[in-house]
Amino acid sequence: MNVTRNDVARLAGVSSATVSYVINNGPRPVAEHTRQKVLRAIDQLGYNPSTIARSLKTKKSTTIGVVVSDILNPVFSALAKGIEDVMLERNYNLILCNSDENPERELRYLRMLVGKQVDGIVITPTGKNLNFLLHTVAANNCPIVLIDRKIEGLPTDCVTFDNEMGAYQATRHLIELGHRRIALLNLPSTLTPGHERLFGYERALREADLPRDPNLVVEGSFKADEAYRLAEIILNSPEPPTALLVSSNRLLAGVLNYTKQHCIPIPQKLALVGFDDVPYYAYTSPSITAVSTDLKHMGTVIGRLLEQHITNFDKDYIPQNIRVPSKLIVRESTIGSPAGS
Amino acid sequence: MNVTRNDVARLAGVSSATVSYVINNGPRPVAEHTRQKVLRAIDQLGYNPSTIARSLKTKKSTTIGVVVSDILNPVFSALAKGIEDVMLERNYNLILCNSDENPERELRYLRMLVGKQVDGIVITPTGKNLNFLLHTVAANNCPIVLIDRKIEGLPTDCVTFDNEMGAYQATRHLIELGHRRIALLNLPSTLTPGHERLFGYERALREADLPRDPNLVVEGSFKADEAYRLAEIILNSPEPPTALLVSSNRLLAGVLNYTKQHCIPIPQKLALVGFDDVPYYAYTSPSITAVSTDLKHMGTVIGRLLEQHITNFDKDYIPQNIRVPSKLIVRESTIGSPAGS
DNA sequence: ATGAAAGCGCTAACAT
DNA sequence: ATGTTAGCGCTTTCAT
Repeated sequence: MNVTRNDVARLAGVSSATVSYVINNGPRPVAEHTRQKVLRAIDQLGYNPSTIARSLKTKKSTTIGVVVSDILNPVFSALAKGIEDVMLERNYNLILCNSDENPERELRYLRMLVGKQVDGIVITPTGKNLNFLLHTVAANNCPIVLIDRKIEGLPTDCVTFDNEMGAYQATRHLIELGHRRIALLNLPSTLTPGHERLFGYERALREADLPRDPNLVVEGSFKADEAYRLAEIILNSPEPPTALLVSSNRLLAGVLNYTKQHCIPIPQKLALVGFDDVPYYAYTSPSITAVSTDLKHMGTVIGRLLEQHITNFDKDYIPQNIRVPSKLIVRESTIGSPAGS
Repeated sequence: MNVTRNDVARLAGVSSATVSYVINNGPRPVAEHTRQKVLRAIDQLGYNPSTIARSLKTKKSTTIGVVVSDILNPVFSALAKGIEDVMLERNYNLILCNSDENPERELRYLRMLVGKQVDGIVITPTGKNLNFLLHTVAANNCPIVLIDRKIEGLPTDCVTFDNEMGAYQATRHLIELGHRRIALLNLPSTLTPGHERLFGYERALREADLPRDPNLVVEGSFKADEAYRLAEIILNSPEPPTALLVSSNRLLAGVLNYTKQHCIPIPQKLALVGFDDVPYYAYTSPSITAVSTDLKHMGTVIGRLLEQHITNFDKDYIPQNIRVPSKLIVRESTIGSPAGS
């Protein structure tokens, strides 16, 4: 920027302080006549205030950092959109970072964000870098909202899916359809979503007095190609399941690849329930029954929580745990296609 | 941040300048012994340099702004990922902004980005705010890379899909399959991608001596629900087409909804070709034939172009126009399902 | 109602 | 090889 506030002051024939008060609408009143002069000068010079200089002074950057584990996952795009919608009203920007589930990359980004003096951080934590996160909250008055994964020992807000309930509902749905052998292709159970979904699944089985067959529970990573192999293993076992619950849209992609290539009719031979309802689930053939969450709304919740936390940061703030409910959307992959294809 | 560079200097028993030279690895050499002392002090205090203060001094923010028209569109997520991968190596951050195809929102974001002194901007322009964009390039030494849409009169780099060729290939493919009545559900032809695709489509028809029936070309916006209605109109016309070329993944979503609800067999009754190859095209039933571009690579190209432009900004730089080639991926929606379903 | 000036944390030119 | 210091553009306290 070449035009500075001093240029504006000079042109308007006022002091630079007055220009500030005009721009910020305070904290000191400015005579209407003076105001007009200043505004005209700003306009004439095409002046844009330097947020950087302001931030240096105020220690606020009106920027928040969002660190997600996979920017390509539509779940995170949808959340980011929700967060952005809330933040734009307050003139905040989002710095979007993609940790790729890599703790080193995560740490690097966190350092960058702190250096940029972000006013808050939203993160799907890898689970590492706890020290840094703790230190950040304590030392920098930089509120943090965890999404998707709760981490013990971090006194921060946390917004999660109701994983246990989601898995429970999905499993019950399959049981009610008469399935006896229901498999679960799960996320790593080292992370909260993974083990919560496992719990929900097991609870539904237990309540229905169905045996818990360890061969029916398989854990994958986040990669679709791994899901392909795991689907192969599950479906070729001596006693294959008649239904499969798949714990993420990425894993489901791998499973669909497999069932498609091997012409496994869905739901006749295998009923399928997905998690992370994403748009295309609705218009594929068959369409996919899924545990669905209103992601944009969840993003809004996250944004609001963070914003509120930023504006009144308080030493004895009590971290909140918000569980966003999910509901089962029943489609053709479990109840058969009314349309055929 | 509470710990400043002065605290570090004091603890290490050196001047603050020396701390700078250690942190930045120059521009002045520092004795190894001193270096170690400084590094130890940094570590001990948990010091993080303030990027904000540095930016104020250097006029560089090591941040770029990315303004896309729809963050929920996987095309843009993929591009953003490619850009980010390039920028991370140079320690740049991405501020991601979602204009939602709204010129006012776009302008607001552009102002914010300039205020934050971003070092460069990547944008899918709405087509408005030309003055601001021009002014920004000229006045702020802030290079701009346009993506997807070329704007006349803006002397900036521009990276686009090879829309004409893509549409041409797709249309040819359908012609070779024997289709005579091929419809085009297009983006607004006021934007470059729209009219280039129209050109490609028309060229293929012309070369095959097929008549150009205006009823077969329909323009939509970007919304899936509008596409649903348009699909209805096209397919219920007196002489319905036997093949349909759909100009974006969002529009295709609407079309698939329609064909699904009305049990229109694909490709038997209607052959379908999409644009913007996105992952799910491959594993739906039927899978979708599409004009495909390597988006991550395209993101890399964009990132590199911008980065190079940032590091040697030059008054007589000649803006580059890069056209990223696309290729047709033939799947079941045009050639029939080998797998059935 | 307005002006003058200190200072935010850093970089780099000018010192030694 | 290292220290000193001006100044980036802003906000805000202290003046008037």
